[in-house]
Amino acid sequence: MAERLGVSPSTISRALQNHPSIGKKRTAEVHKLAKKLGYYPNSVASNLRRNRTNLIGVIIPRIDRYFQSSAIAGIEEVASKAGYYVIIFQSNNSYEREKENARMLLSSQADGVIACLAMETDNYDHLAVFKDNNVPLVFFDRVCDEIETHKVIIDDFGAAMKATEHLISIGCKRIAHIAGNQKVAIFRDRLRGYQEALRKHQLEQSEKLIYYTEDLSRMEGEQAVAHFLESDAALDGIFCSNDTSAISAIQTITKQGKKVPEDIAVVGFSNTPTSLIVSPALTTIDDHAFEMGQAAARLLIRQIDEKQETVASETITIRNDLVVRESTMKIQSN
Amino acid sequence: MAERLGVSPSTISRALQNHPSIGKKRTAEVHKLAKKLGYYPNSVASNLRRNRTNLIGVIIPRIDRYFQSSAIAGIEEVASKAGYYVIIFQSNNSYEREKENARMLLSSQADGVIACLAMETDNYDHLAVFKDNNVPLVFFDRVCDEIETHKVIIDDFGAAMKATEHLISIGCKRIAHIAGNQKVAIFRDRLRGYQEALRKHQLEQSEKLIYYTEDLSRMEGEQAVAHFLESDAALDGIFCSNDTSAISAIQTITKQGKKVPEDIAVVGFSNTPTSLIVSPALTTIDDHAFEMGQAAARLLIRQIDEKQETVASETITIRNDLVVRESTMKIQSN
DNA sequence: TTGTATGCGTTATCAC
DNA sequence: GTGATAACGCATACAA
Repeated sequence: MAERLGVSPSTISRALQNHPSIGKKRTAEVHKLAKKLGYYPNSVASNLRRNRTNLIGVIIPRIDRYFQSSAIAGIEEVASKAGYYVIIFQSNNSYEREKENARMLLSSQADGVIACLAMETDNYDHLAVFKDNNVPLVFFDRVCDEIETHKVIIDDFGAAMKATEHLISIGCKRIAHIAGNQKVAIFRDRLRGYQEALRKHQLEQSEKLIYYTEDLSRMEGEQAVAHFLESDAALDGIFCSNDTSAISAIQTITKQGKKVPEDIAVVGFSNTPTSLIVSPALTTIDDHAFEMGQAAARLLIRQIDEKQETVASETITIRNDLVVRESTMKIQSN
Repeated sequence: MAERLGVSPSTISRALQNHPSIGKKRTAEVHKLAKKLGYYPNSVASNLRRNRTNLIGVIIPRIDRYFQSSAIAGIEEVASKAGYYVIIFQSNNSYEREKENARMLLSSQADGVIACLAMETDNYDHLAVFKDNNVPLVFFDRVCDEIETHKVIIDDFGAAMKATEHLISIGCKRIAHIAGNQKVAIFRDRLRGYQEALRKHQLEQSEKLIYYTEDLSRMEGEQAVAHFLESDAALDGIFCSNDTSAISAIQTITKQGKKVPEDIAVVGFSNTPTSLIVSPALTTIDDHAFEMGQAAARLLIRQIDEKQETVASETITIRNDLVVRESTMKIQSN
């Protein structure tokens, strides 16, 4: 420690954090010496003493998915501005990993946690623990009803309905759906939204028009289309629960000699950059991942700062927009 | 602390980490109580005492770029298997942010640092500090010669040459290049590789065939193509320093009524998933971002574990592959 | 305005 | 095998 200035450690400590009770001259002096000596405060010790780490833990399935990394970018932007670090734990959609992550996070004394649930997860005790230890917790996107805490979501039901109604509005009569893993609430909601739109407009509903996938992969998009085309479904529109499967669907349809959107119109979900690259460009729902991250971080930081036990759980619904592109731009037939 | 078992803290501590000198019965007992009490070790205190955090700091430009998030995924995979956490700092390509990040990282007592330099950075003192403090440092992708430390790179020069020679091999005679920011070494190397290929095969070189961009964005790809087509360049091939600009180039060329690859063949760089989505699919260099991350993490962890000051700096060159797709598949004209 | 003393929760060292 | 003790580096209550 830099006490070769002839002052006590406490003075140094106070000067370094610009404590008002220290003379300006002293303060400046100390800062200069610190720089010269290449002194960097040991935040581990500081954290221990203050019982605060300025660390926000994030538990997410995978960092190398566009939606997730955008959300993290949003979290990071808000967090770093507020003086927080972000530490990321990937669950790889595994329940065990997620449990392990939570354990580590609790040990690291993070000031708060933001989580997007793994696909597998259907027991939430490992996350309830945060509440028990008074660590603020915010869910985003893939939330669960079992834990009462703060949440940031979009209206998946409404968005899916909007997407499907858009297909209806351009004249589609037999609309199929490529559905995500039904263990996950958002994908259930999207399916429900699709169904509700059909019901409302009195279009045919049939299980033959729904293809259930494991994780909406490229390959599954291909399989879905193959399945639909082989069947007697005679579909003229598809609403897909994500962009990956939608893009794969477009490519497969085209490869089969059919035209998008003339023969079959396609709508995706998330507005990833890829939706601009596929030809025809993909109509999709913009779910504003970055904003979700921002909102989650803001909500969390507010909890941390207020640290009253009394704050009611808040659910923020982020706006979503239908972005119309070529994959649904056809001359209306009637 | 859980000493209501009637034993001392040290026994607890030892039992918790399965120290061999503790009776099996005791150990089991302690573990059970810990679970019942919902006890989580405070790793901040542990870190302070052990003078070790098991934290790996990563400084990168932006997390929401495919190359970066893949590399991070690779880092994370290796790190978490070895018992390390990964904490991410984004520089947003800003030198000032990067400096700030380094400062914070040093304070957080990270055991090691992996960095990919910001575009702006041309002074490296803020990173040299790690060496001064005996914190192992590994650069990847965007490295610098000024600091002697461990590095993970690809052979950008060779890869660019390979890409360009591929264009030559399919009969292209007037090959243009969309170049990245020349402040960054990898983009300079790719330009040099392109030039060397032309030289070797005695094709015309001209500044008119090179378009310099700021950050190889979509828009710049468009502008580059517009520029080339307006000029009297009469090009029949383009080597682009990344996939984004290449894809944008393909789309612009197509929009202008020319055909890819028949009129103009296109090669990109990085093999992002988007190269499969554009039509025609993009020929590109696979730079194995995930593997780069893995290699960087492995190299770093080895440094941390050995912690001998004597380890010579090592530079690992990751393989790269030309992935040939439709954007260069034309019937050879001669 | 500054110094002194104490403790944050853990673990390494030494003694038993 | 187990317990007592000190120390990691910093921040604060209190005294001066």
